[in-house]
Amino acid sequence: MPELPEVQTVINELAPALKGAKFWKVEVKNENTVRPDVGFLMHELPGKRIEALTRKGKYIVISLTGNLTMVVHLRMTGILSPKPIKGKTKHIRAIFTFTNAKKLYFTDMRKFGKIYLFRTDHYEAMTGMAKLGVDPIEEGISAEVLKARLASKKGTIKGKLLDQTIVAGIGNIYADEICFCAGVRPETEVQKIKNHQKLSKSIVQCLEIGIANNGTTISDFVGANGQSGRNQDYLNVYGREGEACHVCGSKIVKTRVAGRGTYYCPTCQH
DNA sequence: TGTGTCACCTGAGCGC
DNA sequence: TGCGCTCAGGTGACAC
Repeated sequence: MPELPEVQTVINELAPALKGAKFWKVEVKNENTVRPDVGFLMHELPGKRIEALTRKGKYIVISLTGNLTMVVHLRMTGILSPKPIKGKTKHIRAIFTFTNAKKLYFTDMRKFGKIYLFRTDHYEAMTGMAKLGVDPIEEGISAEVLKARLASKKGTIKGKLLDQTIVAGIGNIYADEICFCAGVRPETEVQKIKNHQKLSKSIVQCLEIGIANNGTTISDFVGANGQSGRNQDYLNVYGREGEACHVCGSKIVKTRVAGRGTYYCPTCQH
């Protein structure tokens, strides 16, 4: 499931090929994938050129000519790729064709992913991006900033790490890995967190490792080139219930925090 | 206003 | 072998 490192991996792979490309044709196979509506996309997109591919949190931001911005959110199973993904062609939701004959496929098994097209001056408000918190990779996150953002919050630290209005880009896998790196249990009350320095460093460190490994493939994620990520080979806790902790050898425990399957080491995390 | 819960959606895994 | 159930999870909508 794509989180910040997986989205960054897609951008790194797609940007060189797509920058400067001009849209020629759009084919939408699932109307519910597109916002505000298919008609606007079909009418506005042809003839527009891609100026830049960037990211904020888990959103892919495609800046276009003509005062337009296309935003893609992969949600759970979305894939953006220049070629159809083997074995997933029946889940293709949209196909973009460029004037140079290249194509861009949006594949999404569960139909959770979204493609937005809005005028550049208000796309952030229309996509929900305006509410996003700090991006730990693009903007960095200091202990002071993190502490201030958590100051008035209640609930578990994992719940707050998953809250995109506090820190943008963290999902279930990296939330567990960050808690492990910081040595805190995911169910710890957020106001009982003492070491914000270690927590903020863990956020950046875990996400950077994920990016360096081209993301984490648990079940569905593949990069734009159709290749799986490698970060699943380096996870400390996520998906390792009953296995030995890499640090102390204790068995990794699975529980449920913030409504999500949650893994931690009962010895290393307090 | 902040927090918790549910729906969306499909495939994998499991028990019978 | 086939059926039905449960689980997985990011986000928006809704209830409290």
